[in-house]
Amino acid sequence: MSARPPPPPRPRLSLPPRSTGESLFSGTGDASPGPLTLASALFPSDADADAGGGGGGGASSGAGATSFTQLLIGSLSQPPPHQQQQQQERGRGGVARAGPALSVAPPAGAAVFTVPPGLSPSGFFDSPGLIFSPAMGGFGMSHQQALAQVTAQASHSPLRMFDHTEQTSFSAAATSSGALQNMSSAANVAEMSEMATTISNNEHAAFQSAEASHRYQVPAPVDKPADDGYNWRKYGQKVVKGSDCPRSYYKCTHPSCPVKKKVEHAEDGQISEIIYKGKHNHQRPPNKRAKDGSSLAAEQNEQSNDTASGLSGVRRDQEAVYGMSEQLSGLSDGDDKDDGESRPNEADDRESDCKRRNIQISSQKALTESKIIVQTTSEVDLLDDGYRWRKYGQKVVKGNPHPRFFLALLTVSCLLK
DNA sequence: AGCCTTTGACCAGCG
DNA sequence: TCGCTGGTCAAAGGC
Repeated sequence: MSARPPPPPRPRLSLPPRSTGESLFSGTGDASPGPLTLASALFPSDADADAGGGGGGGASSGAGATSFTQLLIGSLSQPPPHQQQQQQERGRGGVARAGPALSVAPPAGAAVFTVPPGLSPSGFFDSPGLIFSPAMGGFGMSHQQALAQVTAQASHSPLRMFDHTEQTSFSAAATSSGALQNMSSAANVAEMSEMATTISNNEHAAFQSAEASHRYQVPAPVDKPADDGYNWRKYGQKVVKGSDCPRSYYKCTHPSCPVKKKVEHAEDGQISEIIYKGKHNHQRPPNKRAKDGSSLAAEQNEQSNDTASGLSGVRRDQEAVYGMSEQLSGLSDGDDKDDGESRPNEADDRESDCKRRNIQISSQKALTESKIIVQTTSEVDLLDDGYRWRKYGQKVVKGNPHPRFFLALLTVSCLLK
C-alpha cells in the first residue's frame, strides 16, 4: 500500500456541454461563478471535444487531460487579455485543449453541482471562501469580485483550495486531516486543498476537484465523504462502467427532501467526485456534526456569518444556499442583470434558459471570501478567462506528478465591460 | 430501537 | 426488440 504503483486516477471535472463558459457569464452567470466556476467555465471545449461522449461519458474522462498546472505553464506564457474573446470563439470551436480530464456532467442539463471529493457542498456554500448569495442579487458579488477577492487573498496565503475558510464546514468531515500535509492546521483544509474544483452551474455546474483521487487523502470514511450538515442515507452503490470506482447513492434523510447525491470513489477508495442533485426543502439539521468538534465551530461560524456577515440578511442559510441553485440554474432572472452586459451570448442564454428549467438541481453555495485556489487537471483555458493571472508560487505536491501553481488575479475589469 | 450500510435485484432510458 | 447501463428498491445485517 505504501507504494501506490498505478497512476492514480485523475479526478474529473464535470463540465457541461459547451456553452458552459458562456452560460457562466450569461444567464445565471451572474451567479458569480467565482474562480472555481470560472475555471470550469474555462474548459469549454471539453464539451466539444467530448461532445460525443458527453452524456454517458461522465464517468470516463480522464484521458489525456492536461493538468491545470500544465496549462498554467503554457498559459502563463501567453498574453492573457484578449483571450476572453478568443476563448469564446475557440470555445465554440471546441478547442480540445481541455482535456479529458474533465468529464462531462450530466448532459441533460441537470444542474448538477459537483463538489470535489471530500468537500461538502454546504461547506462550500457556507464557506467564506465562496460567495454566492442569491439574495444579494447575483450572489453578493460579481464573480469578478469574488475572483478578485479570492485570488487576492490567495496570493497572500497560498493555501490551497478552500483554505481555512472552508474549514468551518469542511472540518466536520475532516475527521483526520492527515492529508493536510503542508497545510498546517486546519484539518479540513487539507481535504479541500487537495481537491480542485470546478463548478458548472446553470446548465451544469460542476465543481470538481481535479487532482483528487490520489490527493484526497481523506482519511475519513469513504462512505461519508462530505459532511455538509445534512443527513444522508446511502441507498445504493454501483460500479459505473468506464470507471473502476464504485458510485454510491445517497439521499437526504429528511422526510420529503428530494436531494440526492452521488459519490464516486477512486480505486483507492477515496472520493473522486460528488454530485448533488436537488434542493433541500428543509433547514439544515442542527449541528449534527457537533460531535466532530470542529464542526461545531463551523456551525457557529456559519451562523454568525449568516446574520452578521451580512451575507445576509437574507435568508442565507437554506434558501440562500439553495437559492443559489436557482441562481445557478438561472431561475432568478433579476439577478442576472448583474452580468447581463457581460453575457457573451444571449442566444445561448435563452437556450440555457430552457435547459435550466430542466435542471433538477444544483447545489451551491457561495464563497464568502477568502482564498480559493483552483486546481484542475485540465486547465485548459484557465487563463483564457479574460482575467490576468500572475503566478506567485509553484510547488510540487507529493503524490502529484504535476507541480502546483499559485496564481493571483491581476485584474478583473476586463470582463465587466 | 432506530438508523444506516450493504448488496442483489429490479426498473427505466437509450442506442 | 434486445442488451447495456445507470439509478433505485428493499431485505438483511450491523452499529
